[in-house]
Amino acid sequence: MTRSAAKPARTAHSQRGARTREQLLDGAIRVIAKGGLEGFSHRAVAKEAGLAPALTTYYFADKAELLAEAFRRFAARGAPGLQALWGEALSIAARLGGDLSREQALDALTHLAADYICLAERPALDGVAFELAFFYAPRLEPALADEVRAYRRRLHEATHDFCLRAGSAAPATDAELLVGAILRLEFEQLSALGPPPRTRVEAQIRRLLGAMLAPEARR
Amino acid sequence: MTRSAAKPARTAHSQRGARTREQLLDGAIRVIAKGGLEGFSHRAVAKEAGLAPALTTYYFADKAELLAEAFRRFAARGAPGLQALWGEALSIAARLGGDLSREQALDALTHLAADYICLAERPALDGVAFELAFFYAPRLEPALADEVRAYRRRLHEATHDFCLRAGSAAPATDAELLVGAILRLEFEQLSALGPPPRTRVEAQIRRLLGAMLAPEARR
DNA sequence: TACGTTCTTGTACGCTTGTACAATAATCGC
DNA sequence: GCGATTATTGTACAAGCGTACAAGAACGTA
Repeated sequence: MTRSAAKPARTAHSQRGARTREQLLDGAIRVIAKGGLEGFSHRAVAKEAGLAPALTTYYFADKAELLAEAFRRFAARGAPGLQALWGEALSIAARLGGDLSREQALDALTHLAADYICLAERPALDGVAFELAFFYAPRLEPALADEVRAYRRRLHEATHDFCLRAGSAAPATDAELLVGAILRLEFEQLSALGPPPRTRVEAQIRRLLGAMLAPEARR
Repeated sequence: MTRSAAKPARTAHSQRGARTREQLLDGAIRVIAKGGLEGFSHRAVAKEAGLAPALTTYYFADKAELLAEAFRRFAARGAPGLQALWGEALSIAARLGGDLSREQALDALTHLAADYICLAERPALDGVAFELAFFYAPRLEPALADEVRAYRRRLHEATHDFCLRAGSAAPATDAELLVGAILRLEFEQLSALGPPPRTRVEAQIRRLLGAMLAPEARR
């Protein structure tokens, strides 16, 4: 038995195995959320999951595969934060010509986004840490690049829908600016430099949205 | 001789010593620029500097101290890129009411920023990699937080000056958005996800600047 | 019950890491 | 020139890493 072909088993497991596999992946996500890529190791993942250290090598061929699968799981869970945010934002934008004036909509949207950025409970922030780790990770693990690209495209599309509905004249550009600004503000929050004060967050978001919304309510 | 007090020498070196110390710090900067915090180790730094491996422990008490000193050196060198960019931008903005129309200034500024982001030769990009590594680093090395904060403040102030001169109604907010967008675009460039196409870069920068510049040229 | 598969565990290897330290070389004040 | 300080080198060690693997436990099925 040579090294490469000796262990083809890791893809076929039935139920019981699949469960501990998922526990390992969740452990991996938590590990990266807490300590970034620095602390990411087989042993740390297994310990975080409360399982025996050697299990990671049973279910994943590589450290790289463990990393990639963990990201796949994270992304599939729905990137819950941002997508939900734009869902709510869409319903506000839909009322733009109706019971909401431009100014009221701007207030509501700014408030919504600032809540998301500032009050997001730990898991959400950890999620961002995870994502940023993966923004870095492709440099180490090129196989991840495609996954990360697809994930970001999904975020962008959700935002793009909102920008369109809100009457943006350049929805693609505005969507990139919005996603970028939100990620950056969240990033600042967990970079140990101290979170940005809410007034600053609101000012930046409002400025972007204000430039985007048509000057007089239309549509 | 106990371990802690045994080596107080690392701060007093005269000339010859100071030189190799700097070589080590430059090596550290290059190492991080190339491989991020992942590849940052005593041995890697010494090798990059072309010096004996044990020298790092002679000049720096800790790996953390080596990291902090390297950042200090990097920041002191002047964050050359962004500050120079805003220097040029300022001189364009100064001509805003004079020989340049609003549209011409917008073109020139967009072009300037896009050049900086897209055509920046490797060292500049590496610089950003370094900075981003340090955006992460405070989580590992809390002592770095203050240094990083001060560095970012300097960048912000240079940008703020420009926004003021350009007639922004909210210069502080606009400065943050501008710095953020530029860093993010550069980040994208070296994240192994492929650089953003120049049209996208220009669209985002122009959108921000367009929202900032007073609608009719004034001042 | 017994067998073969799947899962789990403990342990081991070679490698790199941060750090320490003794030995040597270079330099400067006198 | 000589002695002391400073600088450099090679080597050593414990700890953690990725990975491998043999032995045992748990399970589905005949």
